Amino acid sequence: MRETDGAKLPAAIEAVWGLRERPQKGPKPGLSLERIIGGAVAIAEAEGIGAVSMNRVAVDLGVTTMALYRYVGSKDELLVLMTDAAFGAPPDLAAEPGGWRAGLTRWCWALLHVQCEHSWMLRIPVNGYPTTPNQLGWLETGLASLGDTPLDEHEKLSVMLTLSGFVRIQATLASDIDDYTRATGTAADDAPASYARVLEKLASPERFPALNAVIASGVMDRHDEPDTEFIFGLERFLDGIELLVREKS
Amino acid sequence: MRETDGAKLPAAIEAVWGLRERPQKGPKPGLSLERIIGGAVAIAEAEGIGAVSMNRVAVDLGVTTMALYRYVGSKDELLVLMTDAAFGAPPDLAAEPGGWRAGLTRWCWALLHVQCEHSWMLRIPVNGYPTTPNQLGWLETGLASLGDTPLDEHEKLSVMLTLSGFVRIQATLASDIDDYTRATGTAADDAPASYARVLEKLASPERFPALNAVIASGVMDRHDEPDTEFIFGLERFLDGIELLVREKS
DNA sequence: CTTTTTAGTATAACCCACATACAGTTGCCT
DNA sequence: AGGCAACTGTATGTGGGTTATACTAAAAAG
Repeated sequence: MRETDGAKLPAAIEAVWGLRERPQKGPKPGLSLERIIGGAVAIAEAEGIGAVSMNRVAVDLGVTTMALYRYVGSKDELLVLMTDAAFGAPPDLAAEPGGWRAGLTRWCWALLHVQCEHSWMLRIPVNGYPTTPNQLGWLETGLASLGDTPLDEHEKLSVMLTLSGFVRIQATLASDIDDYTRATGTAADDAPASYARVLEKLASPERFPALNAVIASGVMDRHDEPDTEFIFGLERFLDGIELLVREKS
Repeated sequence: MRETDGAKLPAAIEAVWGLRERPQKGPKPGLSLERIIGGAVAIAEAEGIGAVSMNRVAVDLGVTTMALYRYVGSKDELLVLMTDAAFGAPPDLAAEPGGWRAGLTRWCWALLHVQCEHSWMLRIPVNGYPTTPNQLGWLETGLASLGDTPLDEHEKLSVMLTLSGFVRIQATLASDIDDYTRATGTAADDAPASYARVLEKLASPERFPALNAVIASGVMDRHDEPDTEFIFGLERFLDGIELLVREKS
């Protein structure tokens, strides 16, 4: 032992950062971390995260289950790497014109799209701080687009964490609706309406007056743009940021 | 069959709403849905959600595993009911003075506290729309505190969904930090600092300039109030709502 | 007293993550 | 050359998980 590593990271995470030297000895590996991640992601895309088991991934790659553990410390580690792979490279916001608000707006939409496209990743619980290249890449571009503002570093970080949380919640909500419609067989557009019918049965007007007012207003029966909620929440939050930016200017 | 039920709900969910008639025949039940939920919650509180298995719950109640399935359709159903039980009754906001903003602030803090107190519920994925009594109760009181505002029903609902999502994310973040410190053995206060050390090693200044600026600023090394982030995000969002409210007045 | 409905049991099928021991392969060092 | 050391993938097994199915015993209804 030469020196302490400070805080230890899982070996596979260091591997995706390219911090891992190739061992010289031993037989040539027929497998690779990339192939494992790719195989696992393929299963998740096709059949959902529930279909991803170590055994299944191994069979698809033509190896035994335990072979995977030469590259990955645990299934949880693999899930983190799958998520990172699915995120992919962040969008290049510098190329686009417009101030910080336009940049962040684009950033949020891009994040929403990625998460909706690969909605299996929303079912993977967040394990803690981000430590993988693409995740940090997204954070980086978001922070960068706040570079011109008078916000201090702490505020910038808070903005990005709150925004990414907001987007994740919205994506999860959309994905839940998707599952719900798939499970009940209702058309996707009518999901809120059929939910409204359920609520009417459960929530008595005496105990739930405000909720009943919402139902009675019919907003859940009208089909509007699916992104209305997202836009509303996003604009409110950005308005709040803009207020602070102006105060500090 | 007499009539269609419209949308079908799991039997156990109807049971907690009190929509279930008692059957007359058969032996007297020694078990009850309440006891099962209570037992499961007790395990989760003491040892985390990972310790909750059908077998474990059954053993604690002195019955066999399969006995639980007379009351609960699946483990997922039980998890939903556990969550509802942990939420408990929503706070009474009408008792407090102040406008909608004070009410929502109190609502958010209360929600944060509940979720941090029973952080195991943050590890249970949200299954879709809320359908349980306490969850709808929280939504109800939140909506009610927006009653005086000129927002339309759709906007009110959007505000509440966004807010509850925001609080959940913040609570999850706090819980993740907790797990992280427990796992690495570092003091709770130094978790962000030790994370900063990891980032310094991974994120090169060339590729991650903005991120490095944050690290270099030392904001992650200073211990500040743990709720700073929460307050910041909350105030920004509420500022955004307030702007809209004034516009519509 | 018989029939019907229900509560809890017993058993087992099937899947899962992962530990451990092993066999075969490759390069390094002497 | 030859042995050592390191490494890759395999084989097998353990202990856990959810839940289907078939059952026994109990209670009420006719």
